[in-house]
Amino acid sequence: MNIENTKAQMKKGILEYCILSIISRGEVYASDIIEELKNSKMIVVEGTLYPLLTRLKNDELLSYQWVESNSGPPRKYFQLTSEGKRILKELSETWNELVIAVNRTTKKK
Amino acid sequence: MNIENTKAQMKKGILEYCILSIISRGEVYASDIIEELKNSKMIVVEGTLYPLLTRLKNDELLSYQWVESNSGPPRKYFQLTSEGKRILKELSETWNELVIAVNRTTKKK
DNA sequence: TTTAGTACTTTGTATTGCATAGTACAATCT
DNA sequence: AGATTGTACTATGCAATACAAAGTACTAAA
Repeated sequence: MNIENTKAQMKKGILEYCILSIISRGEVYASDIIEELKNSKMIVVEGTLYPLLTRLKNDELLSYQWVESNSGPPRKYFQLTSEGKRILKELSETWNELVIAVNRTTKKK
Repeated sequence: MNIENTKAQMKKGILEYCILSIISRGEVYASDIIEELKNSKMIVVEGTLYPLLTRLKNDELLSYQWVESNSGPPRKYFQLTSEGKRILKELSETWNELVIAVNRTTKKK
């Protein structure tokens, strides 16, 4: 029984929602996303984020364009597609339902 | 992008917490657990529950004894060990932290 | 030119929810 | 008594994803 592993398992499925939310507030690139997640005590590593962004792009929830950086290599800036916005709303409901279900199961208010 | 798959992913890591909570309220067997989860809109199937109960038993969070049933095959009744109670408390905190982190990330209150 | 920092890509692993197939026990039906 | 049905549990394989690690590529500074 390893609590760190459980934390990782608990994150599965939830990170999509978090990342779509962050992007919905305006164009960002990967390091922005990692920074915002860290600020919210949601630690996610590159090996998770990049494949996830790729999946979301392949599912047509995201689009991106390359933007020259003035202090390093070019960056991929992401935005939500209209499909991405629709799914984000759905994920929001799904998350809320999950919280309610878990709190009911565990009898927390 | 399949919302049902996302729901399954979101459940990962959380079911332990739910199941330990249910058992903490008194001895139950597997069908009791499935019923309580269903009542809380937390659908879990046998193929998930039994291996999970076995894992928790192997991790020494649960103990069980066989009890004759008066209307069918014998049943395995589970209780929390003291380690199980300790971990349940830890999982409760972990869950609460996750909810806070997600809601902060998604800017929900 | 080399080094360091930044950004992204790729791949393999571990874990777990789900689906499915099966075994076993007890009660009821034929 | 044997067959069927319902209940309870076991075992296995698959899909998906977070993480770790290795690598490529671009830019600026040394």
